[in-house]
Amino acid sequence: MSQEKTSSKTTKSARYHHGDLRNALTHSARAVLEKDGIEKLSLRAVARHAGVSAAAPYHHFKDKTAMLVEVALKGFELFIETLKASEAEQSAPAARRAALGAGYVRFAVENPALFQLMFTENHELVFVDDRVRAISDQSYLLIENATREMMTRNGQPPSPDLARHMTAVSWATAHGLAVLMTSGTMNWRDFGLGDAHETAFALLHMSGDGFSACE
Amino acid sequence: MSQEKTSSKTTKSARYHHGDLRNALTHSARAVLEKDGIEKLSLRAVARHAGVSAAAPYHHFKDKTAMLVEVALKGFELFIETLKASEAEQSAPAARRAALGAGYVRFAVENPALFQLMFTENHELVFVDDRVRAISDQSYLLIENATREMMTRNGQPPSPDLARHMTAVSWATAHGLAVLMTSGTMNWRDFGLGDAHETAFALLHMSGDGFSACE
DNA sequence: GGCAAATTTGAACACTGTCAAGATTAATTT
DNA sequence: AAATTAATCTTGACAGTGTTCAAATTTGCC
Repeated sequence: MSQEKTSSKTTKSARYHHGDLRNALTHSARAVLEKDGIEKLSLRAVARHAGVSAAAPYHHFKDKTAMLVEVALKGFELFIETLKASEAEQSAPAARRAALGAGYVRFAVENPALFQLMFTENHELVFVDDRVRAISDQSYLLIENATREMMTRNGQPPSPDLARHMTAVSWATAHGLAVLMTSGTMNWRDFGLGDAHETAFALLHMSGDGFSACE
Repeated sequence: MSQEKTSSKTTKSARYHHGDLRNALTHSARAVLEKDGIEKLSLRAVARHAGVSAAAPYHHFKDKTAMLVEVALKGFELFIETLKASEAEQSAPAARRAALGAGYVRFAVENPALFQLMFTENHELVFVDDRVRAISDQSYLLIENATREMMTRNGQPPSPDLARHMTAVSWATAHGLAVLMTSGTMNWRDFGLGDAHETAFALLHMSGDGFSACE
């Protein structure tokens, strides 16, 4: 039906057994996701985009979810890169924690559909595959470290319990900002704090200072 | 939460004009939502539950989304009630703000599918219907007031800008906790702070004190 | 070359949201 | 009261989805 312009990637894909369909499918899924959003991301649409029949993916993935897990895993790698890069822009502990959260928001803003797939997709993916849980834990550790270092006073780190509790707060605030800002629910543009990244940084920095303005 | 009139339950549909189908449908939607979760909430399943054909709802709602808007509106009413009740359990401003956020989490824990429908449902509902936006703003004002009163020192309220910024933080933290705790992503049970409501209260109270532990 | 294993396909099934035409009932007018 | 109009509900259909399965292809291996 459709044309077979196999100039997509590897040269050995001139055969019509499509050498590397598994990879091609995750790439197509990513493409469909960015172009049409998560609600249009159907298995059939992905197969169509890869120029293959609707049943073909089932020889490489158990079901649709297993395929999305692969996309989510790639997403988490990019997510962690973004977090690290954003955190590295600052040096002071408090600023590093705020920057980490701002990176959280930046990723969500720059890859809204992917973010949705990774987090708000009925939390299916995390439970279905241990690798997702593992790499998700990895990003959690970034937040925990940044929070702990921020709380360290005079070389004294906080108690493990307090560190975990505050990490939960850091995580929840960053995640909440990411969700509410990307979904259009929060009118953050009225804040006069710049773009999404800058706004998140400013807000997280304030929240680190606490509401008491104790300085 | 059972219906009052139109008590044609066990026997098949006696009347063929079902007096009050519009209301029956939103109630059925709520029932299906709580029993089978949001992914099984199809228009046809709701019609089935109401004992009516698949096309019948279209005489009362423009489409599936319009029907879910009605359910979401009822959800927001309950949401606001829960917020107010939880806030009223405390008297000190800082505690009231934390309790408000804890109510946010309590609602999400007690009505996970409804919460999902109201917030993470592709933010469609908020944009499709102004009433959803209006009642959503109403809950925002609760958070803003609680945050402002918490920030008031010596009778001096904070600047409007600062109040809005901190409200965003309060909202984001509560929302993030609600999402992460109900989705099973955050291991809050390891915190040793009690049930979900108590855990949220404790975390929000800490976050109000700030990370600097400045007292 | 021949053969078995790995891919890919087409057709089918049970779903979904939605719509157009009739059938049926309630409301309104005469 | 009857007749006509408006509102409601059903049937049947269309396009789309995830998934399975037997058949058709292509590959790698002997």
